[in-house]
Amino acid sequence: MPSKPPAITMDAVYAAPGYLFRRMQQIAVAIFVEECRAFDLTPVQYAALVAIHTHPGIDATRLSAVIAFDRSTLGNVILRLESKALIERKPSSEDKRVKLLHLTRSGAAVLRDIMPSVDRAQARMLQPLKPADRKALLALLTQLVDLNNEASRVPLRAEDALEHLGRSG
Amino acid sequence: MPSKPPAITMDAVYAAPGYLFRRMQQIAVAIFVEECRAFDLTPVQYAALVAIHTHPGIDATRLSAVIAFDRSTLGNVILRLESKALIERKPSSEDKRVKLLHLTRSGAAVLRDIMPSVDRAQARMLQPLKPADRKALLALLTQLVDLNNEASRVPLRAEDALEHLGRSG
DNA sequence: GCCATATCGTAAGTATACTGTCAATCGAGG
DNA sequence: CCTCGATTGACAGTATACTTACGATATGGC
Repeated sequence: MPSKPPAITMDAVYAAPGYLFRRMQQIAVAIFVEECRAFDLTPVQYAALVAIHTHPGIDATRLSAVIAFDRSTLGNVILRLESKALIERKPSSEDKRVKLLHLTRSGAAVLRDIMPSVDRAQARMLQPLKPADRKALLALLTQLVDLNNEASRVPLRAEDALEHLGRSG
Repeated sequence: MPSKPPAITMDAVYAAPGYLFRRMQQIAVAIFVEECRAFDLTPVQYAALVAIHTHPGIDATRLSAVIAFDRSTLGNVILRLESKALIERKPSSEDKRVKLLHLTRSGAAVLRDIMPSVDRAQARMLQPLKPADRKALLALLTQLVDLNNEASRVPLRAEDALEHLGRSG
């Protein structure tokens, strides 16, 4: 006799990895925004600032690879950071297509000052778990993200992978 | 002497839970969309369909609590599902503010047919891990999402919590 | 029956996140 | 030198995801 299809229940949704990842991401953003409210920076904007700080004179395309965010999305992020005067865009003298990104003095100050709030936010996300479980979850997640890198629409290409493409900025 | 502040590096970003949650969510969505391309359904739209299937005649506000999605966001999701003729909205005879949600015949068929693709997508997300690690990650994540429920902007209020509010649909 | 309060759907505004496409520009081969 | 293919930034379009607000409606206290 034919096996009957499994019942469609919410429990199946609640237990699905994709659903849990989504919920956790929403929680993480909520916590980040709450802790960093005073700085008016979103998680993505913060990551972009760090990357520009680490790679002064990087261009938008490379920045998108370094933080694994979509290039089009990043365009708007850069626009907002620029309108808040946290970064500057200067045309490259070597390649007229490229606009090089640098932190402004104000951007560097914000980045320096926001660090404690960011650390507090990151800690709060894992707070409910026992310390050993936090380590275990982080290790598994790091592993999984790395192994799934190519499944992402915008795979991470860390600094190393970009060096051979480097143009002097 | 004063301790100097830790260097600001991308490695700190890459290791931050918030960054990993975001990356994993992006990967999960990419895999879901790829596996379910034939059905033209996003993860959120799928979750909404399941919830409406499980709770025929639910209203938008309650639906948002059952799947823990923002009410305003859900408004647009419902609009798209309706324009694809997967669900119907009917005014309640008891409360003129409320519009009750039901699957159409077509919506029920899509939900039935998409299940294998959804299962494949969910499996693919964890595929790179060893089976024991998959279980461990899911368990930790389930625990963390549950314990952080109230930190979310839209905490999950599962079916049970809604029953005492129930109005006959 | 009236009024303060709450709820429902909806909308405007902001911010990711992705798909395409396009013009300008660059680099390489012939 | 010139054309071809690739790259860069920009834009339009779709879909979450959240905030605040507002009108219509319900409800509880009186």
